[in-house]
Amino acid sequence: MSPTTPVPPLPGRPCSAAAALHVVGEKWALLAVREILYGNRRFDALARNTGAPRDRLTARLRALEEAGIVERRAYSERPPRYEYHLTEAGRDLAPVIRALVAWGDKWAVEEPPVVLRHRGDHPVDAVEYCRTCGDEVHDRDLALDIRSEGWTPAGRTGATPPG
Amino acid sequence: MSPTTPVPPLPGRPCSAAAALHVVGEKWALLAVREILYGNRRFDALARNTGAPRDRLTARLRALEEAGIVERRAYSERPPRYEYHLTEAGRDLAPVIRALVAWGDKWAVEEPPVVLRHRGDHPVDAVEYCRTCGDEVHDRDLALDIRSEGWTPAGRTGATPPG
DNA sequence: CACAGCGGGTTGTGATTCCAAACCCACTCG
DNA sequence: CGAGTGGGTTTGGAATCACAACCCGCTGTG
Repeated sequence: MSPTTPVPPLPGRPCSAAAALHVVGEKWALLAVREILYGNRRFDALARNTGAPRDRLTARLRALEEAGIVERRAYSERPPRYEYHLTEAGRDLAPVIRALVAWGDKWAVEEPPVVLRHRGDHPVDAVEYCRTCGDEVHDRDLALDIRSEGWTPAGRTGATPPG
Repeated sequence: MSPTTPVPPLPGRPCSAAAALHVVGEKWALLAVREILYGNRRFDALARNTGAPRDRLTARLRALEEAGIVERRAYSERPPRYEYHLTEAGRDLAPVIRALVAWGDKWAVEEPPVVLRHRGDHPVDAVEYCRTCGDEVHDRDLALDIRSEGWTPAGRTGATPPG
């Protein structure tokens, strides 16, 4: 279930968000994924639609490929030309992008420049539910269960645990 | 509803995700927000728990303050000392961080280092539902409704629209 | 008082990354 | 032949990042 390149030990609290950002947190990475989700697969389209400098885009796409998020497929040899497709891991980034869009719609723009329509019918208005209990998820109902030895919500406890 | 500093026109497709990333996309920004969400409000705790270099953390916190995501509250004068609190906009980043955690749990780590418990009871297992129609949100049911003049899913159309 | 320690930074010095623009190469089209 | 397109690479300079050292105002402690 993990991408090909595992995330090396990071500084700070062990956390999947940090691990995720290590992979997709560099500039332009998520915007490139967004464009591929929108159906744009070619370098030029990605460059134009994200606004990323071409060299940065090249670097990001290579890194995303190595991380198992995009796949490069040749659609022509001579000259060699590639399309960028998302892997399952890449498609799984859609909720992250939707969450960013939702936040941006509310806090960073005046009018949403893009609206997601649900079944061509109505603008999607997503809420999170807990599949286990069936109730809506509210921040106040969530508590941290930290599984990493030597860590608490407040930070790192004593020294290294007894070996 | 928008933060104090509006996002300037960005290159590329007008998109709330891009606008959001302009504000919280720099390194360490979201991890700092994560720590404040976890209840850590002091510089030292943020530095230790994120692993961010202190100068970078200072820069991020200032930028987040200016963007209206964190608030600095003095808890001592002489020497001046501050706690960092989230504004409503900051608290609204929780779903973004949860989405990153969910992705990281699945694709970037072996075992989740942190599990969110729902009502102290069970691990939260979030799914998105559409508040309007009550059905679960699947990517395949979503279509783009682009409101920006001169843009389509594939990219920018002709030139600037007639003024 | 001297000295240690902590919280919250600031400064200095390099290493990386980022950006814009230019360039290049293989091909296609007129 | 010349212009255009797709997919980059190169170049030179700006911004960001990282790590360590330093500083300042306090609070102990002896």
